[in-house]
Amino acid sequence: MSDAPAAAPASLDFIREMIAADVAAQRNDGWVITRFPPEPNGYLHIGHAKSICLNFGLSLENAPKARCHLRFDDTNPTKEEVEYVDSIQEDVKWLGFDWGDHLFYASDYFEKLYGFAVQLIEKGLAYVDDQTPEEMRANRGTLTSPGTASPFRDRSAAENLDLFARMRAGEFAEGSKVLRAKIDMASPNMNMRDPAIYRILKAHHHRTGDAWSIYPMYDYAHPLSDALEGITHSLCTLEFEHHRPLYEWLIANVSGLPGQPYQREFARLNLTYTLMSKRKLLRLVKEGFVNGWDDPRMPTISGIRRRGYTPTAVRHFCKTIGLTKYPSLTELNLLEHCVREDLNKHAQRVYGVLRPIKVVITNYPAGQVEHVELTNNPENEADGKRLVPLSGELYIDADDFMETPVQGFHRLVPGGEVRLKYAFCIICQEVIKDEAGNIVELRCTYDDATRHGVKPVGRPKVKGTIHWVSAAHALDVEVRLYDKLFTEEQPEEAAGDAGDFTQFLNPQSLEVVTAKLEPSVAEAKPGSYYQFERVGYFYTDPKDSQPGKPVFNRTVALKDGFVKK
RNA sequence: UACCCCUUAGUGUAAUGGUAACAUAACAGAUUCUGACUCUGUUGUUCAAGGUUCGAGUCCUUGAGGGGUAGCCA
Repeated sequence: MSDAPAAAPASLDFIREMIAADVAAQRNDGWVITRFPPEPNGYLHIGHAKSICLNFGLSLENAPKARCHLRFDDTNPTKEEVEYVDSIQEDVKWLGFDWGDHLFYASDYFEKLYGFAVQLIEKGLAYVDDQTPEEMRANRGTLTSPGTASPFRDRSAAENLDLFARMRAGEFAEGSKVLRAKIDMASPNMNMRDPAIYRILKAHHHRTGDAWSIYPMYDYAHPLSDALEGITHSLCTLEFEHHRPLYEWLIANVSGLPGQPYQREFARLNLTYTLMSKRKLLRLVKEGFVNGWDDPRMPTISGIRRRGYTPTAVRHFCKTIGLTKYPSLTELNLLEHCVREDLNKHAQRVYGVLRPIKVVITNYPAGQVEHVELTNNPENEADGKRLVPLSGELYIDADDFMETPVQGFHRLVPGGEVRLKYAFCIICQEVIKDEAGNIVELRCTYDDATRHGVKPVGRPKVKGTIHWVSAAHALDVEVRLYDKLFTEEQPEEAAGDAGDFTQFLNPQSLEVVTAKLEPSVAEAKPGSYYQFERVGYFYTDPKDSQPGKPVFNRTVALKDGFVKK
C-alpha cells in the first residue's frame, strides 16, 4: 500500500492555520519543528496515530524548513520499559513516518533539567517542601477554594539548594520531600498551585540506570525539553489545556533556553465500540480477554496491523476525522470505510468458503477437472490472472443457500438456479440431510450452455452469482473471524462509574472456522492482503502462518447490500 | 456548585461578516460473472434567546447542554 504520507488537507484546521500564520510572520525564521512525545509505558493505539499523523504530517507539509522529533517522555522510571520503546518506534515507522536523526529521550536532559531547577531555586521560584503527600493534597485546596501555603514555602535559596542537592544524592526517603515551583496557591488553576516539579524516586531507569534518585515531573520536563530541542509547536490533547499556563510560566522563567515553543491542544480521538485508555487496554491483556497487545481486536497499532489495516488507510482516516477542540465520537464505521477503500484497490481476490456446504454436480463428468482463469484484482489488471481448478464436487458457502428462502434472496434454493462465478449455472435438485436434519449435501445439475456468463434465451434470469471451491482441491485453512470487541458504542459510559466495561465484551468478537480456500493461497506470504470474493478482506497472520499453511484474520467484512426483510 | 474549553445533517468535518457544504451513514435507482466497487438521486444541518450589522454559523451579551481540571502519573 503505497500512497505517500499525506499532503496538507484541503482546508486548514485551527492548528495548521496558526502555524501557517507563524510561518508567514517568519516566527522562528519560518521553521516548524514538532514532536511526538510518548511515554514508553505501553503500546501505541489508533488515538496516538492521530497525533503521529498531525506532528509528522506537519513536518512533511512544511518541508524543507520543518522536522518532527520522536521523543520518549521517560520521566517516570516506575512505569517504563524498553519493550515499549521498541514497539513505539516500530509502530511509527509502520505508519510511514521517519524521524531521521531526531530521536530523543527526556532522560538525556536530566542534567540540564536539574540545572534549570537550581536556577529556579536561586531565583526564589522553587522550594523544597517537606509536607507529606497527604498534607500537600489537603493544603492544595479544592476546585472551589484556594490552597494554603506550605510551612516550608519561604525557605531560603541557600537552604533549598542544599536540600535539593541532598535529594539528588539520595539522602532522603521517597515521598519525604519534593521540589515545587513557587507560583500561586490561590490560583483557580490547580496546576498553578505550586506544582511539584521533582520527586524522589529510587527506581532503576531503563536508560539512566541508578544515576538518579530524583526525577522531574512531566509538567516540568516537557516544556523545557521542547525548548531544548528547539520545538516550535508543542501539540497535545485537550486534557493538558490547564497545563498551558504552567508550560508558559516555565518557558518565561527559565533563562538560557534555546527555543521558545508554545503549546496548543486538540481533541483526542474517540471511536465507537473502542476503548482508548491504556489502563483498560492493559486490563484486557492482563486478564486474558484478548490474546496480547497485538490481538487483532485491539485498537493498538500492533493490533490493527495484525488485523490487516493498512498504514494508508489509517493515515487517510486521520486526515478525514479532522482536527478540532470538540470532544467528538467518531463512528468505527468510518475507519472501516477507509480500510475497505484502500484494500479494494490492492487486495488480491481469491475464492474462499467460510462455512462449507458440499455441492455434487450429478451431470458433470466423473473425475473431470478443468481450470478456470480468474482475475486477481479487477481494480488493477497488472496483478494478472490465475488458474483455479473446477470439478463436479464443490463447496459453496452456507450463506448462499436457503432451504426456505426469505424475500429477496437471490442465491441457491431448492429447485432454483444460481451462477457459479466464472463457471456455469447450477440448479439444486435435491437437499440431503443427516438424521439430525442438518444439510450435508446439495445435489445439483449444471447447464453447459451457461458458461462464459451466457444467459440462454427463454430461460428465467439467474439473479445470483456465487463463489465456489473445488472440494478435492480445497485447502483447509484456519480463518479467524473478528468482530467488534464490544457490544456497546461506549462501553465505559454504558458501565457507568460503578460498573465494569468488561460486561460489554462481545462474546462473538472472535470465531475461528476452518474454511475451504482455493489452492493458490497455499503460497500466501505472511502479512499479505486478500479479498475473499463476496465475503471480506483477510490478512495472512504474520505470527501464526507457516509455509504452505497460512492462517487468515478477517480484517473487515465486505458491505452486504442484501438486507433481509 | 470554582475555573477553562467546546457546541454546524445520525456521525465526522468545511464555510475566516456575503448562496450552508463535503465525507460517511441511511434510503432509492443504474451498472455489475463480487447483493462489493463504481455511478446517479433522495432524506436531513448552524443549541436557545436577545443584540450589533445592509447582511451573522461566524462578532457581542445572557442562558442551556457537553467535555476537562483537585498525582510526588503522563
